Amino acid sequence: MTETWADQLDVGTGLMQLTNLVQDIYTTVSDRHDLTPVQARLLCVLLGGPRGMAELAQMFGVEKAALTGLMDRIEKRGLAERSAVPGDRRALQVTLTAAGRKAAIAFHTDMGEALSALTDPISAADRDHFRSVVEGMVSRCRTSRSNG
Amino acid sequence: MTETWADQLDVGTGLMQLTNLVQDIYTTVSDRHDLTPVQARLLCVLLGGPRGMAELAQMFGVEKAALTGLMDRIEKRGLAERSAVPGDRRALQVTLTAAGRKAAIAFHTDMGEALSALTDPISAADRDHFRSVVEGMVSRCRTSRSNG
DNA sequence: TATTGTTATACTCTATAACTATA
DNA sequence: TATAGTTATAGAGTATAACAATA
Repeated sequence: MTETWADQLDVGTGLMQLTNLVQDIYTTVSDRHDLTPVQARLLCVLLGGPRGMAELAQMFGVEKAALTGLMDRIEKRGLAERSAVPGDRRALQVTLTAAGRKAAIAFHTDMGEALSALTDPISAADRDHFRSVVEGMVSRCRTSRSNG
Repeated sequence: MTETWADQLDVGTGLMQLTNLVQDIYTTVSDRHDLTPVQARLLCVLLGGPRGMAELAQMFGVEKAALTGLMDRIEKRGLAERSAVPGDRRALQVTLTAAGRKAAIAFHTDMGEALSALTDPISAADRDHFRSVVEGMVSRCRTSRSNG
C-alpha cells in the first residue's frame, strides 16, 4: 500500500536491467580504449599473470580454436604474446607485453571509475548491504557449479 | 574488524562478477532454446508488441543494417516477420509469428526460473532491499543518459 | 591414448558505405 | 533533404572437425 509499490518490478527484471546496464558500460569503455569487450577481458585476466591457452579457453567458456583466433588478433596488435613453457613442449604461455599491461591497467581504471559513477550515489550502508547480497549470489553460484 | 572484512571485494568487482554470472545464465538458457542471445532478446522485446526496424535498431544500439541481417535470420526461422505499415510506405513493422510468440514465452519463463534460482536463497528482506538499490541504479542511469 | 594447440570452414553479429524508395 | 530499409563488403567471435606434436 505504499506509494512505491506500484512501481516495483520483479527482482529478476531488475537483475536483467542491471546486467544490460553494466554490459553497455563495459562495451562503451572497451570502445574508448579501442578494444573489443572480449579483448578487454583477456587483457584484464592476464594482469593476474601468464596463462595457458587451454586455461584461458576454459575460463572464457570457449573452444581452444576460438582462443587461437583471439590471440592471433591480440598478438598482431602487440598487446600479448605466446611463449614456450619449459617442461611441456606442447603448451604455450600467454603474457602481456608492456603495451598490453599499460592498456589493461588503463582500461581497468576507466572501468572502475565508470562503475563508481553507478554506485557512488548509493549510501554507504545500502552499498555495503548490496555488496554482501551480490557476494552471496556469486559465491552460491560458484559452489553450485562445482558440485553439479 | 569483523571476520568478513578480509574477504570483502570492491563493489565494482562484485558488479562485474554478477554481470558475468547473469550473462552466462542468459547464454545458457538461450542455447537451451536454440537461440542466440540477441535473437532471444529480440523475441522478448517483440512480446511487448510490434516494432519498426529503426526503432529496434535504436533499442539494441546497433545500425539499421545489423537489424536487417538479424531479421533475415529470425524470419528464415519463422519466428517473426516484416509487414507493411499503413500510412508510411517506407516503414516495416516487425511482429512475432505464433511460433515466435511460443518460443519467446518459453524462453522468458525459463530465464525467469533461472534467475529465481539465483535470488530465491536470499531472505525476503534482503531481496527487497537489493531490488530497491538495483532500481535506483537503473533509474538514475536512465535519467543521466537522457539529460546528457 | 590423452592433451595442447593450430588450421580449415561456416555461421552469427556488427560496422561502414552506397543505394532505393518514400516523406 | 531527411528518413526507412536493403545490399555489399569486411572483420570479430564462435563452433566443429580434422590435424600435428608432445605427454
